Order: sequence, then C-alpha cells, then structure tokens
Amino acid sequence: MARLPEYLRALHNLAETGHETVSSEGLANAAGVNSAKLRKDLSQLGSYGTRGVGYDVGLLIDQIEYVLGLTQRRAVALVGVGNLGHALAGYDGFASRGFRIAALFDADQERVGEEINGLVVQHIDELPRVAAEESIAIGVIATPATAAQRVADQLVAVGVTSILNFAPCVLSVPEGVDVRKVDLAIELQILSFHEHRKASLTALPAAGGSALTALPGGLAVTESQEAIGT
Amino acid sequence: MARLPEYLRALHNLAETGHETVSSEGLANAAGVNSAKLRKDLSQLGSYGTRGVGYDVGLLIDQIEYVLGLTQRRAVALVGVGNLGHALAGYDGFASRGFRIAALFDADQERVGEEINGLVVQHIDELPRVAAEESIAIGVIATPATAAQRVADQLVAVGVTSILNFAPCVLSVPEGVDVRKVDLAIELQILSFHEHRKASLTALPAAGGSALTALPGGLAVTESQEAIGT
DNA sequence: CGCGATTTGTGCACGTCTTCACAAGCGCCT
DNA sequence: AGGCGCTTGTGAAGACGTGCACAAATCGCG
Repeated sequence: MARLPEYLRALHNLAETGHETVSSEGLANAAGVNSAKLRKDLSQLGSYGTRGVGYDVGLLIDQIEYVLGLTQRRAVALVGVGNLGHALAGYDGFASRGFRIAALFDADQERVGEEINGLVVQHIDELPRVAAEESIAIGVIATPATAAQRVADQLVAVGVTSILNFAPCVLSVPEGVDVRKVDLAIELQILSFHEHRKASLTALPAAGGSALTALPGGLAVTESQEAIGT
Repeated sequence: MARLPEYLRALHNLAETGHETVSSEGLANAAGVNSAKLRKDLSQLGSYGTRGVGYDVGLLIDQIEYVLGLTQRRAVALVGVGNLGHALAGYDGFASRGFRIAALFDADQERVGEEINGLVVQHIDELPRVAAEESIAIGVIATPATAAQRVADQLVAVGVTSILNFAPCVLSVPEGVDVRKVDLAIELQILSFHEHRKASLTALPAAGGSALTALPGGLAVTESQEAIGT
C-alpha cells in the first residue's frame, strides 16, 4: 500500500519520543488516517499487534521497512541538476530514510564537474559506465520536459526499473518499469480548484450562475482530503 | 477532479503544436489515461465536444482553466527558503501555469534579506502585514517538519485556506482549510516497495519464503500505475 | 439529399477501497 | 483465579472509481 511509508514516518517519530507501543488509534492519528483502515493495512502485512495492548513500535518499523525493501540502502541516480535537481541532491531526507544518491547527471557540459553535497555531476553519457559499476534501481528525473523522455529511455536501457519523474510530461516506458510522477504545478492547481470551489460556494450559496459556473452537480469534490500524499 | 490539471497540460502542448481539435483518444494518450475516463471527466465539466470531430482545444483550455480557478493569477506565499524552498522560489513552472509567488518567508534571520528571483526573503513575523496588503490564498510550506505546524497555524491565522506541505509531517488545520502533502522520500519509498516486490517475484516465482516474505496474497499491488500524479 | 465513417456521451456492471460495528483475545487488578 | 476494560482483527455494507460497449449525433462525400 501507498500508505505504508506514512505509517513508517509516524512510527519513527513515536520511537524517538520514547513510545514502545502504539494503539491503532494513536498511530492512525499520527499518520492522519482512519484507525480501521490502518488496522486493515497492518493486518495485510501479517503483522501481529497484541489485543488489549497495541503494536510494538520497533517490531512494526522493522516489518514495514522490510516490506518496503528498505533493508538494503538503494542507490538512486539523479538526472538533471537544475534548480530542482540541486535541491534534491542536497535534500537530506533521502539519506535519512533509506536511500543513497549514488550519482548526479546532466546533459549540460556547463554543469558537469560541479560538486554538490560531495558528489560530482557527470555527463549523462557516463550513465552506462556508472550503472555497470553499481546497480542502480531507481532513477530520478529532474530535467525539463523536453529531455525527460530521452532520459527515461536511457535509464531504462541501463536497467533502471523505477523512475520518479518531476518533469511535467507523461513518460512511456516498457512494461515492468514503474513510473511515479510529481508535478509541483499540478499540486498548486488542485489547490486552486478547491479555492475556486470554496469561493463559488460562499458567493452564491444556491443561486445558479452562468452555464460554466453551474458544475452540474456531478463535480462534488471529496470533502476534507486533508494530508494525503500523492 | 485531480486529473484536470494533467489534461490542461496536455492541451497546452497540443495547442502549441498547432492542433485545433483533439479526439478523446488522442487527449487521453497525451495525458496517460483511459479515453472513457477522460470523456466522463470532461462530460462532468459540462463541456461540449462535437461528435464525429472531437474537442476544440482552445475552448477546452478556457473551460478547464475556469473550473480550476486559474483565470485569476493566484498569489502564493512560500515559507521556508532552505534547500527545497530555494528551488521552489526559482521554479518557473509556477509562473507559467497561473501562479505568482508573492512573498518569501523564513524564520532564520540569516536568510532574511536574501534576494531570490527578484523577491526578498522576509521574516515570518512579517506575514500578517504582507497578507494584509494583498490577498494570499495559497501557502507553501518548505520548512523542516518541526516548524511546519507552527507555520501552518500562522498561515491559517492570516486567512490562507489552501496549503501545500513539503514537510514530512501531518498538519492539523481547521475545517475548510485544504492541505495537500508532497513528501519526496515517500515517493521513493513507494518505488522501493515496487522494486522489492518485483525482486521477490522473480527470485522465488511460486515458492513461499519466510513468513515475512509471504505477503499473504492480499498485498497485490495495482499493476502499472504509470504516470499518475499525486 | 442520403449514407457511412467517426467520435462523443452514458448506462451498466464489476472490482476496489472505505467505514462501521462487533466478536475474539489479551493483560491487569482485585 | 476470575472478571473487566481495552484493543486488535475482520465480516459486511456501502460508496466510489473504472472500463466496456453501444446509442446518438455530427461531418464529409458522392
């Protein structure tokens, strides 16, 4: 499930604050989900909480980390060292949560050779050589949209089977390769949509405006989708 | 719907390449979704495509932009000018897609006064004054997790009703305030999960491993969730 | 003017996800 | 040792999203 990482983060928080066990209710609150949903998710894991007590925090962390495949520190290749790529390369949240940025690439010779956070930016053509030296399973694309598909193809060619794409475009990849997309502008647009909806509702509580304002009733949006990641 | 922004991006692409009309099939491909799904989404909009021809690209763009509330250029306040905040402040994808970064804030006096992309970083205590001068509807939080909740409270206090949260923590906000969360590490962990699953499947096609490896059948993950944002 | 090719809009069925509610189990206290 | 309160795990019902398949509508061409 896509919620497991959120549980994991909440569990780490709890562990740091000295909790040894958590109830499903407590963990659900910390992760921002329903307690029944959490219990069902955890039961699918085969994880055993003890009734009347709750879940063992440390044990649960181990289990979730195992299922997520975080027992091995996965090597990540980051392509595109522009504005966003720079930030990603320097983001310590990756290192602290089971990932290691193994190499930085860019197509711009201007940027090749630059050192970021102890890593030297290499030219994208070096990708096959680097991939041969250490197994890279995950690629992060932080290039402009025009370059993204080409980079994706190159990543796939050297055996990368999971891609995190920050470029605003859809990637076509062969079957078996997973792509997740994060588009910052889209996130804002979704918020803007909610803003617009809220404004319409307060301005004209029941009156039908123009044909465009109407939103024929089908567009009722899910209430309070608070704190849901991707 | 959360897919509207994706359609919009695809439509802009099509418009730039000279297309006047699109079939649902064509647009669906460009946006990476099923054509039936796209038609259903668009019909909810009340948008009229013409049968036998397709959709008018320009008209559809206008309609979607209206529904998303992009006819007005919304002012965004960005709080936290660290590694990620820097990148966000410099990201031109915001400006080009209907948003204007109106102000930058940070709690660190060290960073106050710094100029990024033509904007001067102000201290977070200035937030009420700035918010009084121009209406800010959307706030972006790019602070460490420890500061995120406090910042969120401050944003809500000055009337912000939509928050985009990059900090790895859940925010509690009053009803009527929308929060969207983007956690970069979680995205990677989800990919790692798929990697782990793929590796387990190829390594032991039918053999049951340890109790932990078992994944009692219920954990079948959605196949090919390619190119889905958020 | 009529016909065929094409494409939208949608009814229907299916599978998934979510939530409630409750039985089963565990520990603690007396 | 027994009972009581608390918590997990899960069955069932309902909401929701998805995709197929087809009728209705429109355009172009002869």
